[in-house]
Amino acid sequence: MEPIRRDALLKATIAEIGRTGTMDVTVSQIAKKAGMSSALAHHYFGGKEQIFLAAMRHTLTVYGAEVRGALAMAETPRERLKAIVCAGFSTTNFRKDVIAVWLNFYVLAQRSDEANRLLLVYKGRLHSNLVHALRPLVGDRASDAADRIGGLIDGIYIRQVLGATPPSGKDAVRQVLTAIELELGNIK
Amino acid sequence: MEPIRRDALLKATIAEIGRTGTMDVTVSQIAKKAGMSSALAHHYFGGKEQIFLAAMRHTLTVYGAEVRGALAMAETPRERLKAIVCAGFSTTNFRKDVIAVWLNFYVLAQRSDEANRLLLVYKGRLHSNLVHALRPLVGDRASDAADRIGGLIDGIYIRQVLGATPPSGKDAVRQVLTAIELELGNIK
DNA sequence: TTTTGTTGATTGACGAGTCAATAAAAATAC
DNA sequence: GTATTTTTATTGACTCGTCAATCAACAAAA
Repeated sequence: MEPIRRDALLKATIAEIGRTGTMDVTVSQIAKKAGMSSALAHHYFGGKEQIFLAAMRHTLTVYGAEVRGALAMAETPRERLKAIVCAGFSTTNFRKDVIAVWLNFYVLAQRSDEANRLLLVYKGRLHSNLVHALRPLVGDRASDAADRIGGLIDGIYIRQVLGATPPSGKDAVRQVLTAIELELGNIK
Repeated sequence: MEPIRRDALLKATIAEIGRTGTMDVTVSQIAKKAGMSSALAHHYFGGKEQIFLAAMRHTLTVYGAEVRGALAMAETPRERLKAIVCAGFSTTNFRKDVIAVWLNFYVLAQRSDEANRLLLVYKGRLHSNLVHALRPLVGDRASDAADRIGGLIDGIYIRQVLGATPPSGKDAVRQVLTAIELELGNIK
């Protein structure tokens, strides 16, 4: 039972944060959504903060897996770049609720060392993936360029919480790929 | 008295959000920091949400004024671009506490129409400022380019909540200016 | 019968918002 | 220039609700 319940709680946590946009969700709300009592949620996770951290780990794991999957298919540096970008803006990751979760994790990261650590791991992996793909194309400029691309990805991603229109992965990907082409010196 | 107290409350709100990293600050904490009772804070603002919205308006006003000031000095499109970027990463705006405030405003924008509206105004102004400066340099590509530059600014800005190192405006400006040069086709 | 799963009820803390009461200042009348 | 009324400034104490966390008790496997 334990693994099933834990999983249900993580999904419910993400759904509830997505629904309300905040981490001001009660354990009861989460537990109810996951089909159990709040006492059971406490029983399995110990406390609210730990539920959030687990949800964060889960989200990062899913994202990481998707990136790795896309990278495995790629053969050239260019394809690798495209894979990284597309994975980040895929329909799994680029939805209002998932974006809300990420945004709230940034907020949590200011308070919780563990959350901060997790986001730094994400940032580091993104950076190193980008550098790996960029190096053959731009040499020493790879690291700086990776920071720009990474920043752009995060910026475009976060900006989607604004306005009413549902996020368009296509536009986002197009914009980032254009920026990459600029980095590679292939436009103008 | 009223204007003095209101002002003190806004500053205290920003300081407290910066200190804790969250909007989970009590009205009492804010009022105490501003040197008055929580009852008085309620008296002048009506409620917590309204305090937050006023603090948000204040932050955006300060930022807007700084950008306008920098733009007034600029004579060429290039200088205008630099002015916009530098204002955003100035020592007034690019500090852990102010960044925390912005981040939390993004979170609030998901729930509150008014907060959403305010952030959209910011986004719109940034975009139009950038387009205005970019048009003479890149013509029709200006709008698309402005989205990329704007996204990069927001991304680099937000990323600073991570890690322990205090934000370096210099690095941030350098990165964005480099991206702009790439947009202008002056590198490689 | 021991371990695992599960909950309703409870506790204890905390916090937003209200209110009645008091003090001080400003306006008005005499 | 003083007496008065009205407005503004201010707070401590209180209410009411909410919520995280605990626990004792019960059910169901193992």
